[in-house]
Amino acid sequence: MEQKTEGKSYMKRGLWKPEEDMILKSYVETHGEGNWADISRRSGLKRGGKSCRLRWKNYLRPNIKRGSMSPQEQDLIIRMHKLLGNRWSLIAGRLPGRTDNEVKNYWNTHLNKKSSSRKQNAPESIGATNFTDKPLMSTEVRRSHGEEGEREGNGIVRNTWMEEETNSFDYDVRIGSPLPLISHYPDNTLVFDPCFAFTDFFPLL
DNA sequence: AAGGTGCCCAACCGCGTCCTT
DNA sequence: AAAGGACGCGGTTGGGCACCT
Repeated sequence: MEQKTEGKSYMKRGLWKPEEDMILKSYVETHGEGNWADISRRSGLKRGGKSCRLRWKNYLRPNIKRGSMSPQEQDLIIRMHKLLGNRWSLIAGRLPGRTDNEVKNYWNTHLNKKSSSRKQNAPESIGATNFTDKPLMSTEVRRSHGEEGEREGNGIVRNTWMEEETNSFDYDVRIGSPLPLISHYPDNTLVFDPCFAFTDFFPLL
């Protein structure tokens, strides 16, 4: 199936074939990320730049972790979603190897139901206070704190503020008191450390 | 075995923001 | 300062698959 998109030529759509993956992968590995419109033109793929970018980011990029989410990852997603709302890229940034698309899909198919049933079962818990409806961080705050990350010389974007070490307590602005949300796991693989959010969201406090 | 249904997830779309000229 | 292109994000769609009848 081909369709005219991006006002240029007839672009292929739908699922990627292994041949296309190979072409895109080798091209990006040779020439680097960025300039996606150029990549789609020069690589010979009849795909839009957006499509190439998405395919690379969500599937072909090195260190992509595939397969089911571990309980630790599930827990982290739930907690982060409570804090940030549908800020999938931020949540994914805390899950090494996971993409925003994957986290979003996982939430919508698995955790959304789980979370809403949890609310029903525990009406007096924190989860019942409608946290998931609104993100706690405005667009302005996000931008001013470099949500998009820093562009390095090669065009690769890196989230620096997400990597900062912070204290170990959570804070909910609607309640106004710290919440003990830290989790320790025996293997230390994932420890929820939500306070980056507090310090980065409210640096003036 | 065949058709219907629901679920999962890859991919697309629209929009906002950033960057360059 | 304005315009246009590039990029990133979140919401939505639809194809493929598994399960059920």
